Amino acid sequence: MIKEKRWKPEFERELFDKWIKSKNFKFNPETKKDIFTVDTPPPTANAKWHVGGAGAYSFLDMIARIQRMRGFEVLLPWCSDRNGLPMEVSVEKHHKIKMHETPRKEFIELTAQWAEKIGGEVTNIAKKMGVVAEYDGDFYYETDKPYYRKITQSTFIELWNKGLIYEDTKPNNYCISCGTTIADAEIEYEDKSTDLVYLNFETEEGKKLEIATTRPELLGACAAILYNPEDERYKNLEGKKAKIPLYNDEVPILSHPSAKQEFGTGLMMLCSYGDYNDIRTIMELNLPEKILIDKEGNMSEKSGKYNGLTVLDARKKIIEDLKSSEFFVKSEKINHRTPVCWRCKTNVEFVAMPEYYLKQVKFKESLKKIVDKIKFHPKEYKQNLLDWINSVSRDWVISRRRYYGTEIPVWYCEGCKKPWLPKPGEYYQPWKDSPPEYAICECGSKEFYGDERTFDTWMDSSITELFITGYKRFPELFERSFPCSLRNQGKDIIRSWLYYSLLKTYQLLEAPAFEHVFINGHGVDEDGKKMSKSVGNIIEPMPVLEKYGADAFRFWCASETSVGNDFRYSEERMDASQKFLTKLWNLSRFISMFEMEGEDFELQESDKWILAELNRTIKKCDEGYKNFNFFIPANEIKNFSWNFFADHYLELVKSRAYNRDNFFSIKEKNAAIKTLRMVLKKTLKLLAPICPFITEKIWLEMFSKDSIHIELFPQEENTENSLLNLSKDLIELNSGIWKTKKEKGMGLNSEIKNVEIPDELKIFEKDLKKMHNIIE
RNA sequence: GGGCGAUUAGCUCAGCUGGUUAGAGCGUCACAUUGACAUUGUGGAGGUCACAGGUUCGAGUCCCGUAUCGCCCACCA
Repeated sequence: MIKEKRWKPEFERELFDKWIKSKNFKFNPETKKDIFTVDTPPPTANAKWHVGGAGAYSFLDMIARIQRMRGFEVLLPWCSDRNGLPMEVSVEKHHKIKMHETPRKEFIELTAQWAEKIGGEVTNIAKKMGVVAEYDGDFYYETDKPYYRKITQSTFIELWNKGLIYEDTKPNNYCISCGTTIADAEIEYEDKSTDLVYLNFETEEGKKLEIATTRPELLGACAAILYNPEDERYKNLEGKKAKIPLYNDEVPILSHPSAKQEFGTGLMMLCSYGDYNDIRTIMELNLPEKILIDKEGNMSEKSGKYNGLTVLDARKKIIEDLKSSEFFVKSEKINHRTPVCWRCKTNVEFVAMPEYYLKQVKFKESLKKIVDKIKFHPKEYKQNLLDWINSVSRDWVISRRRYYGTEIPVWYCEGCKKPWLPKPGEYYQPWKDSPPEYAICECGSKEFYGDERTFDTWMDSSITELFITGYKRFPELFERSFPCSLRNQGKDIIRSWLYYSLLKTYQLLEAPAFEHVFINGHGVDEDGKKMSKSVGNIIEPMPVLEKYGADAFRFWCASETSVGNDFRYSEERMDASQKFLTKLWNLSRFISMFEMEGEDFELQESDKWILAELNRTIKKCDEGYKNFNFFIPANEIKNFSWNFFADHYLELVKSRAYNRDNFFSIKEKNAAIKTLRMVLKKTLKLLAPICPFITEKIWLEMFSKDSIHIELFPQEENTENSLLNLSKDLIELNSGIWKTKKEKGMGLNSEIKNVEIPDELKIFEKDLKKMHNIIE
């Protein structure tokens, strides 16, 4: 019998400790069961979760638990992403230093220390939420550790050996603030207001040509003037030359479809490099490039008097200069979709640096076929990924000019400069170490110098599913567990984490990386706005968890919104979750008061009715869980246990269970108690993945010494489903009698006469009479 | 410009392959209730299911537009 009058979140801690100590939830690679692997998204060490972010991780735990109940050996790894830009940026901020001005070794040490210091917060939240994952052992990993980085490097070496890597110096996205080239997937677009400046260029004959540009500071880098081939206004200019304002250089006037007639004056200034289109067109037309912006993002000597200014300052200055010149016509404010670095939101420039590239353009079609083999939840996001794949138009730049990342494992011959790669399987740091002893260049030389660059963080992140399934670590396990069963992630990193994982896995293994991809929405605040630091509307999970407990929080996550939608935080709905737990607790407490007298029982029609309702609920929950849709089971269970089981069945058989006046036989009484307990037992199992604590607590009090979480999911059974047709009538009859009593000012337990029980409900007559105290 | 999704009670959302008077939670109003329920129960009010057409015996549910919002993609300098 349950003694505690109320479910208290404080019970959770003890239960969690027990789970962690138990062997039941630790992944056993030697298992005979089928393996289900979950690719936990590695939280960045400096991550701050809001309730939405935390909620996403509680889903992982729900998935792990339901799959265990389905008989799988489940691997839910735990991990921390500590590589690359996010960490470095946070160290630069904290220590108020610049990475490129700090000795590499010192910077690396600071970053490693920083990662240790701040790493634990999200893990504490996960534990508080009841997430039982691999917090230690072979399936706990940190992406900056040698055991992880060496796998990243191995994949690089293998891809190199397949001929998929090359080095090239071509203009690419360059973040001035981060001091490195970045990939297309690391670019975001922001609408920024900017000046569209109209200027007069001049033809050789002195004829004025009005041209609009948003990048006047690049006048000196102008390579040509373009007009659209269809544009009648400018056809006469073909082959002529134009003189650039302020710089006086002459450039050709050419026709090209990338110039749009409708924009500005229809004449376009082509510079190296104002945007990605400029890059493509200049390469296509084989025009000379003039680079006016240096690596620090300042104007170079070639820009003349603007040398040393930042891009934005140079723009201001040159607009002033133009305004006081004869060339200026007018300027207007326009909204310009500006590419910015997704980490630091700095405007991206286009600079040519020698970088390593991984081929991806030629894999687009194969990848689309691979995507077809993966099940998406919800399926809409598949299109999202396909859109991105379709938009890929150049290879992935994978080298970064940063310090705290996985080193590119390449040395170069001092003599002939040829690159040399070591064998895969070790962790290499070419910037400080000599190559292995067996290193020898094709030319016979043994003198090498190391590459100083690191990888794009996504090179590390895109192998998480390989790492956890045991790639290059546990060959037998890998054989059994690849492809990874499930990737769960946010929609904002479809183009990066998901795409790159699929790309690399396909290149290495020619197989899809995952069976299922589960995309969850963003956390939004009560007004539906995305939670973000800058808006200041972050709701932290810890206080919420302290107040309501993990189960209420998890139930809220599950019941709040359907798969893939954003979920918004609401205090009211958290209260509602908590009320449901209270209801469940009291329901259980009540049922726990009854004991059967002996073993004999004889099920009555009302018992069979609730069993049929239970069966229907099991079926619905099963369908929801199969699709990793927790919204369905959460709401079905709540509806069933509250509106059917507690409100109607329990009321119906209460008297029979007490049987104080021996109105019923022992067998009839026992049947009520038996049914109450059986329905509760299965309901608890249904709810266990979503609310692991309260179900466990009740389970241990009432049904078993062993955890509910090692039970199998309830099976559907043969029940008398024709009884389901009576549910509506039964509920209406009860409501009607309650209503009548209410209207007459009677207590619910007072006697009532002249109640006509409809024929089809006569089978419940005995229970009904007792329930409503109906007398003849 | 293209794609995807959304638009259902005051608020947040369910409504699968079209079928009788459109649902839930919260809120609101009224009443009842002290032995499972720091509450619960019952009842009421509240919706021309974004707008305009079409298919059909019959449409939130299918088709075609339009509008608004959100997200993704795209070479508007």
